Amino acid sequence: MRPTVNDIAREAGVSLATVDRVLNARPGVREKTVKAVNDAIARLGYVRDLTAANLARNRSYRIAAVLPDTESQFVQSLAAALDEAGQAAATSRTELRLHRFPAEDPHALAALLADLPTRGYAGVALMAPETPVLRDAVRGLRAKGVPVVALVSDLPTTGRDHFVGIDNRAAGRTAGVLMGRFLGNAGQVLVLGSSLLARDMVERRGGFDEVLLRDFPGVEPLPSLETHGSGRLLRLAVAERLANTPGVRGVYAMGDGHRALTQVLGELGLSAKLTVICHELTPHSRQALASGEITAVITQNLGHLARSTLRVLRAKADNQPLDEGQEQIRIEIVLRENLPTPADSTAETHSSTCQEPIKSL
Amino acid sequence: MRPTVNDIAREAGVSLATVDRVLNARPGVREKTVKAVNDAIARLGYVRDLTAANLARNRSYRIAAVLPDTESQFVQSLAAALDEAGQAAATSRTELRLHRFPAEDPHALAALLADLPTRGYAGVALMAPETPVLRDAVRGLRAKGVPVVALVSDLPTTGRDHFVGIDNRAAGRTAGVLMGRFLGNAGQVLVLGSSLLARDMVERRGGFDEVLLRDFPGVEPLPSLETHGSGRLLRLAVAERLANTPGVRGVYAMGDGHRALTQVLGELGLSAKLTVICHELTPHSRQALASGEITAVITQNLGHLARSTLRVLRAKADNQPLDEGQEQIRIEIVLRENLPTPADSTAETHSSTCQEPIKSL
DNA sequence: GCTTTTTTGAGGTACGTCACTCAAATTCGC
DNA sequence: GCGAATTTGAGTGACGTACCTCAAAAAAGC
Repeated sequence: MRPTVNDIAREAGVSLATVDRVLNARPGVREKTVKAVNDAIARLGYVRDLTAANLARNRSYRIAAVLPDTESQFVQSLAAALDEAGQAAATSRTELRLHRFPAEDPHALAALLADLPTRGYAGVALMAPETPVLRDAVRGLRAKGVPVVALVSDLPTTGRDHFVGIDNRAAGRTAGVLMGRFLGNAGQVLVLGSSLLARDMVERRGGFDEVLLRDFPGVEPLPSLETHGSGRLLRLAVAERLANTPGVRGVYAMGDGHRALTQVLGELGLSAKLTVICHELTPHSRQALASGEITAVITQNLGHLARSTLRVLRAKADNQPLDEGQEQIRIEIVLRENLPTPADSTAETHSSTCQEPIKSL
Repeated sequence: MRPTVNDIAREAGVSLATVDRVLNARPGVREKTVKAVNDAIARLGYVRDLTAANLARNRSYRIAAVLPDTESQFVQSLAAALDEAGQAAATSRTELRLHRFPAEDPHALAALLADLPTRGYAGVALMAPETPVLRDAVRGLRAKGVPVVALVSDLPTTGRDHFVGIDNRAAGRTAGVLMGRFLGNAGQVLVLGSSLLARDMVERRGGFDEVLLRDFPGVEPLPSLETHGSGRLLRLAVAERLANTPGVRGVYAMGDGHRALTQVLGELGLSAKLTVICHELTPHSRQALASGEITAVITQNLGHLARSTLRVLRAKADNQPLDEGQEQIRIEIVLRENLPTPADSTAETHSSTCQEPIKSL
């Protein structure tokens, strides 16, 4: 039988109340007594029953996820992944609510964030560009005791509690080494990014160039083209650049716009003729990978990302330590050959797992 | 607030006892009343609080993980990952016990398995070669109502409840496409496997050949060398084969023996001169990847594998549905550039995260 | 109608932990 | 060694569910 708090009390020769005070770090216990209790815990190998603890606390965690109202497939997939993780977490007294803000309006975002604490949120997950207004808003939240995690793109200057996402510089390096090897260390590479103001784009570019410079001197990355999330702009810029630089053998797409890219390459008769590496597995990039239009995708598992977000925020809300290992999001390389089946990536299917509540258990 | 059984009773206009009888399918309730209760459940969207239910039942999950007593780094890492997942799960009434069986003795394994149900196990996770004796043992377990999952290498003929691991054929295909592209579609490839009787080895080889045949006709994979887990054998075979076939530009190591491989390549002065692709991230393969002796590693996250194992077995023990998406283990490609930091891969460091039980809530 | 059976209600105890209260015991300052 | 402050003990009532008993109510059989 597993030891319980009562066993600890008996073993330590103190009362249940004292054990409870020690376990929950409540004040009013002498150092010596604390040690006696901890010794008993160690001797018996006591492990607190979290389910009973949560039940007794009857604590619930209301968490806000704040995303831009972009209609990009990536943001949509992320929203779906968060929603699904939220539903799964409902059984462990966690409630997740999605909020959107106008993508180009930092003040609207700040107003939204300022309003959250009054509505009883235990934590906030945020995907947004790093602006001065945002920095103040995040600091305001944290001053009120609401933990904040940055999602996908880090916000180091805001003092956020945690960053949930991949190391974008390492992701860029990974893209670089794949490009270098796939091209056999020769040729020019077109580089596309949505905006060079976004931190993740800058980091990816840095990592990409670092590897090419060091290990693949034969590959020449061209200056980044900014597409600002516009498919039309992307198509025009790519068509022009390709017309003027015949030595291009690869394309590195750091941001979104997979559909516009495959479209313009198709129109130019270049489908599957270039080595195309992009980021984020979405329905389009998946399909383009399967058809050979895209060679490799560097991605992060949005399901893991969403679950990690919830775990981290709950831990922060409780002042608990994190299991850093579990929270690290890996940089995944997806080729046609290891493309996970659609059912896998929870983010991309909206399967409303209509479960029978009665028979369950 | 989530509805509770009391809310159901009020909503349905019956007593708590009746709701309880309906929920737990106890006899003595009229059809009409059952319907009234179920309607109330549907109206309120009641979902049973499994943690409270388990608490009330005083139910806990004792799970056995059965591994060969091989001292290979992979099995050791796996054992460590399972152990760590077991410790983390201890907070949620789950207890994991590791068992080892003599690697070459299927009958000892069968005897071990036969003894488990009598010792109150709620589920078994098993990594073992697929023999007739094992098949019967697994069937015996399942007949006694003990769910069984296959670990790492599938056991389809045994009727196991689930397979936790990667699709090894797809993993072989992934190795194939990397090899083909890295070699620029030219050269011979040495293929090493521990035993061609193991299902995972056969599947990997199949996937590898499939891709080379279809997409990289310039690459010629040589017949597999069997190493039977012996480093000495591996070194001898590799040295001989390399001496006789000067066209070899790549090595595909499907099984273990990373250390022996890098050693013999070093002795032949071929370190970092060949494209070497192997499976499983272990301390050695990680180090060889960092030093450039190994080009790429196809791996699975053992931390995920271990946690998935526990989740699946618990779900099976409760007859609950699985979240297939969460349980699919991805095929990961690791290059030097996206090598996760050691702290990450819980499986690979034996950091006995001497955790303070007190503060850990 | 009556009895017999089936169905329902009311209530209790338990699971392991949390979060209190109030009084008693101990330690501390001086 | 006295009063004040601190520390400890004993106890209680949650949390949501399971599982039990006993009696009351309703339905069924005759």
